[in-house]
Amino acid sequence: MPEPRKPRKDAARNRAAVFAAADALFADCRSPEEVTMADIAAAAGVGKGTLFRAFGDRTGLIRALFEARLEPLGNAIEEGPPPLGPATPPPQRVPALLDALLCFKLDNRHLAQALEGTGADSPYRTEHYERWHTLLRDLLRRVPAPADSDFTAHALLAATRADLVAYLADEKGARREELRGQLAKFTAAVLGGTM
Amino acid sequence: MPEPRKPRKDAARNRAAVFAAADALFADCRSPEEVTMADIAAAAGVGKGTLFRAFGDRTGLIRALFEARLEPLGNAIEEGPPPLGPATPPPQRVPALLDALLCFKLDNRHLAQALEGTGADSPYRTEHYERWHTLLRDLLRRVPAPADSDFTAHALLAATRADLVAYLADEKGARREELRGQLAKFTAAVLGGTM
DNA sequence: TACGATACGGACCAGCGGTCCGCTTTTTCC
DNA sequence: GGAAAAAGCGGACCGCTGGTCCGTATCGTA
Repeated sequence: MPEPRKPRKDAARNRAAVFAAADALFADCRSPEEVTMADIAAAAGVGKGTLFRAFGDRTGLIRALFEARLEPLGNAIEEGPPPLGPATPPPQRVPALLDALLCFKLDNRHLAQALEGTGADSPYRTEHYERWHTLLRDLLRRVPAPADSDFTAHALLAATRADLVAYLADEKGARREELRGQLAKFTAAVLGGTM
Repeated sequence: MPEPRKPRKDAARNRAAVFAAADALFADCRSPEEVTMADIAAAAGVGKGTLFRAFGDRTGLIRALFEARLEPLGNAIEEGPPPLGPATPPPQRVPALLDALLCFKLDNRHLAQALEGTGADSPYRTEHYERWHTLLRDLLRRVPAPADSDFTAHALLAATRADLVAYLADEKGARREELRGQLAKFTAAVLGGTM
């Protein structure tokens, strides 16, 4: 691992400014598509070239931002205390993970929608989805479930898709606790049957 | 209902030509985004203006094509024989509907992906999704399920999202019967618990 | 056949993601 | 501290896409 040399001071500052600007813009607009790269650059006070050099393309920027926001949750899962951390027995951990994921998507629904709607490359080919799926699948294998663990993991994750969550919350007026309860019940049905 | 006057002969012919051309183009290309309106117009042997006059915009064209392809299935559900038709008791009809939907999305995955990935307007705000959801929800209410019928209907439909299906089939190499079996088992788990 | 209504089609436009390269800032080294 | 080199900056610029427009060709009708 050849220590990639620390970035310059202004580069770091700009990166943070871009994150903040993009976050705000995505939060405000109804559809992620109406936030253009030029908008983000302007709001962050940088040039468009800077955006593309730092993140490659639009998808790269969204992905980087998403990962950054997701990092705390990722840490809590990898090395945190129960019920998210690795010490939790699977039957409790699976619902906890899904609940945390739902909450995250609720809180960051605009960003998550931007990520999942990048179009060309489906949300499934990302390394980030792979992580969640593998984690969930392995946990499901350790709880005697009636259905195939691999597919079940996909199906459970599909229930927390950003556009579905946003639709239920924004169009249908579903409340946060309501959604959490529904997802919990659904998960329980999938897992145990008897609840 | 003011009988909307029958369309001109050439208009009807062009409409069919556009459908055929679009279908073929979507089937061939990897990502629906790389099929442009100009491509479709050229392949159908019509001008671009004709496309937009007939369908409004890109989304309208995709939607019209999708609905057209879905019509046979829709009829089978509304007035066909069991297990899809209305005479079927809910516990058998729900899995049958989901299976039929999965098969349809498998057969028309490119088109379905184009539809769901139109970006701006989420797939959920369409009248077509509303139909499926309502039908499924009402059926679920008539079978004593442990979880909320409304949410469960959304979750089950999410398991057949076009990009997920395409991902499993194309990237993961899942076979058709394999997927059908997995969805059936998953559905059974959600419905009955005991299977 | 002649005429009005309807539909055609391709030149045209605005706006997007993405590139490029001359210029500025930062770091490095003596 | 200063100069040279490296790293980064930014906005003019490009190709392409969805979408518009209107003169022209075609269809239905009498």
